[in-house]
Amino acid sequence: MSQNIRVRFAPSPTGPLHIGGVRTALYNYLFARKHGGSMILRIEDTDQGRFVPGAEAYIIESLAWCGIHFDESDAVGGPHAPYRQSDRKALYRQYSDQLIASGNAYYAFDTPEELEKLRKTAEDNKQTFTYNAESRKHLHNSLTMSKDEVDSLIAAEVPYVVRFLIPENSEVVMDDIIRGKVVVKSETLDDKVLYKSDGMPTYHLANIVDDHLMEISHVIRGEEWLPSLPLHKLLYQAFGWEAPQFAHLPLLLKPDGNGKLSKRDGDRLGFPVFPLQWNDPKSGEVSSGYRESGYFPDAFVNMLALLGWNPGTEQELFNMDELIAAFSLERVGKAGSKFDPEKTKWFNHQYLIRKSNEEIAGHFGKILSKKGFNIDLEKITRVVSLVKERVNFVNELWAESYFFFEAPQTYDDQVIKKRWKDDSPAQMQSLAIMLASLETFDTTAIDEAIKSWLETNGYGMGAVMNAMRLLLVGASKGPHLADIMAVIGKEESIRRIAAGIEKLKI
RNA sequence: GCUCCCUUCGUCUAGUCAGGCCCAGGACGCCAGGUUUUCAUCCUGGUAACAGGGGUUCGAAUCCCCUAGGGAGUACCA
Repeated sequence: MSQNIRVRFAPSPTGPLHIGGVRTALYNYLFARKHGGSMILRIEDTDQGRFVPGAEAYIIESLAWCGIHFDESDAVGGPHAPYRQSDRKALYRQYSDQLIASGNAYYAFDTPEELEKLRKTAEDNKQTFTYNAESRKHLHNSLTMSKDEVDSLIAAEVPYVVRFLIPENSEVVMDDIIRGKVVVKSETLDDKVLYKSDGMPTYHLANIVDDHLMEISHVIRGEEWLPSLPLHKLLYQAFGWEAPQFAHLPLLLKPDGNGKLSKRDGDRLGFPVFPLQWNDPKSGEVSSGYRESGYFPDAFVNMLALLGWNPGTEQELFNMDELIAAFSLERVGKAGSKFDPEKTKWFNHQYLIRKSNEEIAGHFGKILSKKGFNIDLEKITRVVSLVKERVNFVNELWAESYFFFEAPQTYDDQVIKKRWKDDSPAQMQSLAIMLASLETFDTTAIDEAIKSWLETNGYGMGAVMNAMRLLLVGASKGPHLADIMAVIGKEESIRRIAAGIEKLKI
């Protein structure tokens, strides 16, 4: 692999990119970076009927969020511009003509309605209609008509398509980096349309022409394309071009049952299937995204990278540079992977606890502001340091730390029953008086003071601390009590104790 | 239906190319115990798999064959 490595990610802007597509882009990116090659973004919008406004921008934004950037694309330009197939429309015609001239393709005048009817009839007889070596002999095409007939139909502007002529009785031998050698008999293939009656090429033609023109060295794409590989291979042969190397990635499967992960699965099962939230311009439907759900892009990317690929070591946490260094197509598995939302949360947790308290505090501060709290970063940072190990997401921080910012409004009934005894009010009263006398109010000072106070009075640590926790937090949870008190301060601590004693009387 | 691809714990996977180091290792989840003033974290332990059947071999998760199951494709969509 010493030649120039050039890979492309070639999405169709027909909707949002789901995580399977993101993974394909990621593997392309890792492969390109690993080998010092180029990553190209090509927009495959040859289907005029399926264009969805905003989809292209969504794809680019999603990938940028993941840290995947392109060396050549419509936005950044490049030596093979344009990078959008609709902008390259004029280019494909000559290649279609070339194939007709060389006898590798032919004109077909069958209307969609006629073909639909043939398919129906075949289906009724439990068969499948295919446009192939057998059936093309009886259909309306330049193989069955005289040259004059064909010319006059074209002159009369009768709509037609160009179909690829699959060679008879030959074997197509392909080599896939992930799957190895694959052999298919040509008679099982059908004469695919290369050029549509609307003047646009189909995916098959455009893809081969562009990959060749853009000097793509490796085509890394989803397994759903594997059945098209024989056609693509034949197309390269017909043009007399050297084909790139292929790698067909295993599919991402739904967590429950079988089948490939689809857009619908996410909201059905309660996890995002899209990197970013997507608001469908046509249906108005909103699909959740990883970004909006609170996932860190690096955690998301890490999770995705390990879904179908593994380094062969026991390392699980990789930043982008480490992924690039470790990645290889040879270590991509062959079988589809069921997506596991639980492990994805675990990845986010790992990233969250490894990020600095300051960084997390910055994110959490925004949530606090929205709730109307104006807290200085230093305090938030301290709170974060005390609770971040308890959560998977920044947006879960509030539930674990609200008591640092506001006094409890309710007190957990279960805890009251268990921890609030007859002598608790008096004990708490006395404890509050002791705390009020402290000059230094930091964790160590508080701990020491309480310890000696307990000893002097002969109280048990468990009973006292749990009752106090009830007053300060309102529930049986949270970090070390002295830490909480140190953060909220002496006055607030004493105030909460007094208020709690009052409220629990009733 | 036809073509192609795939098959190790519930899930992600190591091991398969170069058969013995694997009565199968790691991670997530789950369960139990420990630490702890609470909850959580954390620590320790446990649970659980070579799809089935034939062969080849002294020896097979690994090689060969068959069966079963799953998936993808089968458009003037990509």
